[in-house]
Amino acid sequence: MSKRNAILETATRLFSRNGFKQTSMSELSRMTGAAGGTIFHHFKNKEDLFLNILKDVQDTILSAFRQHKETARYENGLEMVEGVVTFYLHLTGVLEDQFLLLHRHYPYQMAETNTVCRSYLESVYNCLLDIFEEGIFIGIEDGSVKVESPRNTAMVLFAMVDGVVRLNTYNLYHAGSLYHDLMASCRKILANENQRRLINE
Amino acid sequence: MSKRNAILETATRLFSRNGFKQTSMSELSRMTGAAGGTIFHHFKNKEDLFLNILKDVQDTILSAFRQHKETARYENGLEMVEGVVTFYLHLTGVLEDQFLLLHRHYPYQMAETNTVCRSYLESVYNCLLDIFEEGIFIGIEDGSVKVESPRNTAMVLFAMVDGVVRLNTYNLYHAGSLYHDLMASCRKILANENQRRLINE
DNA sequence: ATAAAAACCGACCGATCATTCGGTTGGCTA
DNA sequence: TAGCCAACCGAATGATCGGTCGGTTTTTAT
Repeated sequence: MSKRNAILETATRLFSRNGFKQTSMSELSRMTGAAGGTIFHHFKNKEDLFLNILKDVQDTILSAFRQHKETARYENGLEMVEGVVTFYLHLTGVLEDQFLLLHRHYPYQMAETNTVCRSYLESVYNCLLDIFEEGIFIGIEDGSVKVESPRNTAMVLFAMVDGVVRLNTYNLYHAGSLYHDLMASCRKILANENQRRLINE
Repeated sequence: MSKRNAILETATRLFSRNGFKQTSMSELSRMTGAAGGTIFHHFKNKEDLFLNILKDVQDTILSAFRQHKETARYENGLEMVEGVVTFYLHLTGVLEDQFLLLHRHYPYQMAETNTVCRSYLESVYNCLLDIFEEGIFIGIEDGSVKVESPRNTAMVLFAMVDGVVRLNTYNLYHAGSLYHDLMASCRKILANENQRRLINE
């Protein structure tokens, strides 16, 4: 692997697990085997390195959801949202470091002054919320979903799913066994009870 | 105000808004008017200062919920949980810095090696989950709530409410208008539909 | 084969960091 | 009034930090 990729990969792990400030360039140099000067040959400074990583995170997550949207097929809107939630939980496991980075405060602090950083974060969150919202819209049309405000419900839903992921990373509780209850809560928030009653009767 | 209290107060703000590592003792010294040596007279090192602050956070939050529990009265369990959620949202506004500190990664990282830190965090989360769970239990008894697992539902509920608070602090969206939809989602997750149908009929 | 370009190296730099320490102050007690 | 102790001060310290720079090696293009 090229030194540049090794630096990006290791820095992603260090930044997400230990934080931006807590990660030193000398530590990164030692772990990658790249000399100090090599890192600054590829990235003009520490912040630029961080931005490159954030861009990779954005690309990875966006393309993962794009692909999921193309391949997955669902019976109705409610099942689509459920499928997206399941896929999100799956992704947070596969791309653990990337999502951990998004759960840190540093990117959002940087986004307050750095518009590039802000655009990366916004496009990730817009992508996630849009795909939730789309499922809700479809569900309203086909009658499987009934909510007051699709966008706001998408945000609450996302907050819930992401909140459970965070609970897991904090290591205070074993939140891994929450999958069943999380999905049940999703259905209760979204499901059109009238339709369910019609089916049951 | 004593220098010690000024240090604690300012450090709480700096640690929560800028992070542990990003906060320098010289900055703290400058902002409080206390000499460098004075800080280390009251706290044996930076980590000890942080632990003192976390203890204050724990005391403040625990006593706030204890008082809320003693004064608030509700018709049934469902309304109690709704009241707790509303009070939680209220607290995150009043004690902004304290909750921001709990939303950072540093305390949880420190908790992995420092048992004192871990016990502070555990008692805060146990308190919050217990009060959610209690409302659910009461609601199951009086028929206003119907869920599969009270403890797990309490965790999902907490993850949702706390997730919305986080969305707010990230400043990417104006999540302040989410209150109505958040409460609606709470009710949908908890409410015993059979009872509601009985009342309607 | 050769020259230009890109990747890489590691010693070095100034700034900043948490922490120390010898000394001063001011209020309380005996 | 004498003596004590906690509160307070700020210059000094050694370690570590992000970043630079002149030079060497490797890759690429002709």
